[in-house]
Amino acid sequence: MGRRNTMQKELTYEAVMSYPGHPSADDIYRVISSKHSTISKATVYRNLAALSEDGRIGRVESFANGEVHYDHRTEEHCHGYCMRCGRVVDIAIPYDNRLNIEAEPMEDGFSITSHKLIFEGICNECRKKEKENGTEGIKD
Amino acid sequence: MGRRNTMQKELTYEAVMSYPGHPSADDIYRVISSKHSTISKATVYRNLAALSEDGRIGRVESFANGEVHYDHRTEEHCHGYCMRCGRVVDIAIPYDNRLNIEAEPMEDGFSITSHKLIFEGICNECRKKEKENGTEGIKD
DNA sequence: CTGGGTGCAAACTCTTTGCATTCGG
DNA sequence: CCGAATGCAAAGAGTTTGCACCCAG
Repeated sequence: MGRRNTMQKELTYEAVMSYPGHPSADDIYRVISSKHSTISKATVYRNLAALSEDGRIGRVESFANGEVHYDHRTEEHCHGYCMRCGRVVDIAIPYDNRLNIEAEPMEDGFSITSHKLIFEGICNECRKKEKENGTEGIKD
Repeated sequence: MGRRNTMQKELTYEAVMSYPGHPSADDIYRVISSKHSTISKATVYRNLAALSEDGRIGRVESFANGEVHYDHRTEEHCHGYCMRCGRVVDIAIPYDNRLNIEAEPMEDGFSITSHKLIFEGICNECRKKEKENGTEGIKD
């Protein structure tokens, strides 16, 4: 009934833990397949799902493109999404867990179990690029 | 250069305005095509994008499945996402726009332009269903 | 042994795009 | 008129699934 430990799962885990930032499933797939070319993308997806269900890695979703990202940090924290390049960064904001409004149903009967605070903006790298290109102001 | 007013765009607008709740693009497509069977799904997508860009309708995204929902309300407000059925509901929470932390770059250089506060939970209808089925507690 | 895991390809969902045609301003 | 908008179908991106085979416990 339990989970098995396979080499593929360990490779997936190690890839997430050593990846700087917040890799997508495809990022992880590329890292692993560069050394272990026979691994299947489906296996990576399945293992990422299993590992995050088991709490061994973090799962970060709900960005503009619907992509799911993974995280070597498993504790709750806020993320920022770069509107230019799609990069996901950690945001060190103390507000998040102050919103202690879970549990009681709202006026319309909606029962909140969790919340996410997501920031959107421009990451450092993209801001640098914009300065270099002299396109500081309005742009898209 | 400007936008044109077509019948399809008005149909799309009317469908969003008269739809109770937060329809997906496909919800809107189904409503319109039931009376106007020749409309194309691509046209609905294009018009929903144009209408929300023009601020005539609201756009609500960042939910678990990556689906985009539309909204007849255009002012900023919080949404709740039902983990059971995917329904999106309005959440009347005063916290959201109190988070006045835009504009200044963070310690790592990330420059925040906006944020979203998203709630997850169980909607009223799904809670009722669970009670009827006697499956109150742990489940999934 | 046995059923959870794997690899492959095909399927799926939501959305976008190319292109010829239509039509609003 | 002329370019924005349409309809259609095909392509995309990201993810999931069916199935036969494999291997960890």
